[in-house]
Amino acid sequence: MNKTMYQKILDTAESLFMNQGYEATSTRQIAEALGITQPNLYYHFKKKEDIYVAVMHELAEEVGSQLRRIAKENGSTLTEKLTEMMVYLQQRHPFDFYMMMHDMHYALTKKSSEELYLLWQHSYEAPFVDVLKKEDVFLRPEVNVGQAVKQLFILLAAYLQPDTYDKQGNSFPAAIDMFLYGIVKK
Amino acid sequence: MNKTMYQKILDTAESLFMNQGYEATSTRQIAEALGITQPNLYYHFKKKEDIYVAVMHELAEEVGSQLRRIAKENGSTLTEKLTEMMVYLQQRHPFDFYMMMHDMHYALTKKSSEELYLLWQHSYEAPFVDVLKKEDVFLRPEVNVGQAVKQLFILLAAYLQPDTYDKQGNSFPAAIDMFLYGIVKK
DNA sequence: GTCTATACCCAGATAGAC
DNA sequence: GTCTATCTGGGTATAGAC
Repeated sequence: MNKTMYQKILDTAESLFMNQGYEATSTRQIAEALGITQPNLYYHFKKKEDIYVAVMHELAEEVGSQLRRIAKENGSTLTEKLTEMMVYLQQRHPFDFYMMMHDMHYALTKKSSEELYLLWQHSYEAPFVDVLKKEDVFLRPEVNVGQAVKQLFILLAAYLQPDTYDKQGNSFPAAIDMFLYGIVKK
Repeated sequence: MNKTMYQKILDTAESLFMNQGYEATSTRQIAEALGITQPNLYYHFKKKEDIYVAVMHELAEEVGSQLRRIAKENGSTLTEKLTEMMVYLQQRHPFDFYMMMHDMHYALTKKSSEELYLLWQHSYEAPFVDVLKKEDVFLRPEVNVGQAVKQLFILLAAYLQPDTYDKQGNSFPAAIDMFLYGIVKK
């Protein structure tokens, strides 16, 4: 039951990275939160970036399995299912999506960036693709499924964002309703 | 016709800030691009942040007036008008929206952040509000205008983003079509 | 394994000569 | 106004003792 130092580092780093982003979180800060010295981290990880990548792997595994579970549920409407997925993400993983994208593009090496992008597609995006591709969902003929999913995820990401936009009146169901049925009268 | 050094700094800084973001652009880099020394910048501006704020003001003025001009045009459909506005932004101001949000939230003082947010609302967001509020646009009764505009701007921002998402098949008109008419069959 | 000490780099900003 | 020289402080990472 005793956690290894390796695991403790991951847990602490996850919390800091998710709240502050990669660049804004220093190795000194991670060490201090753990009550160890900063060079000690370098016994367990070769580079700061390796900590980040490991954190993202652990997180993606958990989030991916939960989203897939919700996606497979029966008996709920499309709106309900999508709402449930968004609520889960907001509670378990209220990351700042803009920040994450920024980190992935500007703070990491190309290698890590590409690796994490694939991971993200599989764990975060794919479950939403599955939901929209269900046999009982009938799309307008003009609509391309792939692009629709991208569009949904864009919205999702923005609504997960802490406070870029003021949130008064911004509820998930209303956003999903607009996404599914549009905004103008037919 | 000779530009003042103050103006030259703004022009150079605009280009660097827009391409690299606030944090990734150093005062040394700005100075080098201008062929002057780094401390020289501090004769014209008190702080690095002041340069950024001045750049954003100048940019917002130009972008705002152009967007408003397009918004007022007659004789084009809603889809056409929105597309035109997005195309303008993409060409004149292909900023990385995620980066900009990141900078505003994590790299600037609260004062500057709030100032720029108001500026952004007025210059970038308001013209889109105007378009959706036109008398010949009929919204579904469930739809809240303010939230619809937020949603549109979220999409716009994402599609302006250089390459967070792979862009194959992602055209502005298709995105706007989904936004206006939704994705599922009625 | 964890520590102390430190190397190294790059940033923003200031002092003061010219 | 623009320069040289420099201060101060933050970051990642390494060497080597314990």
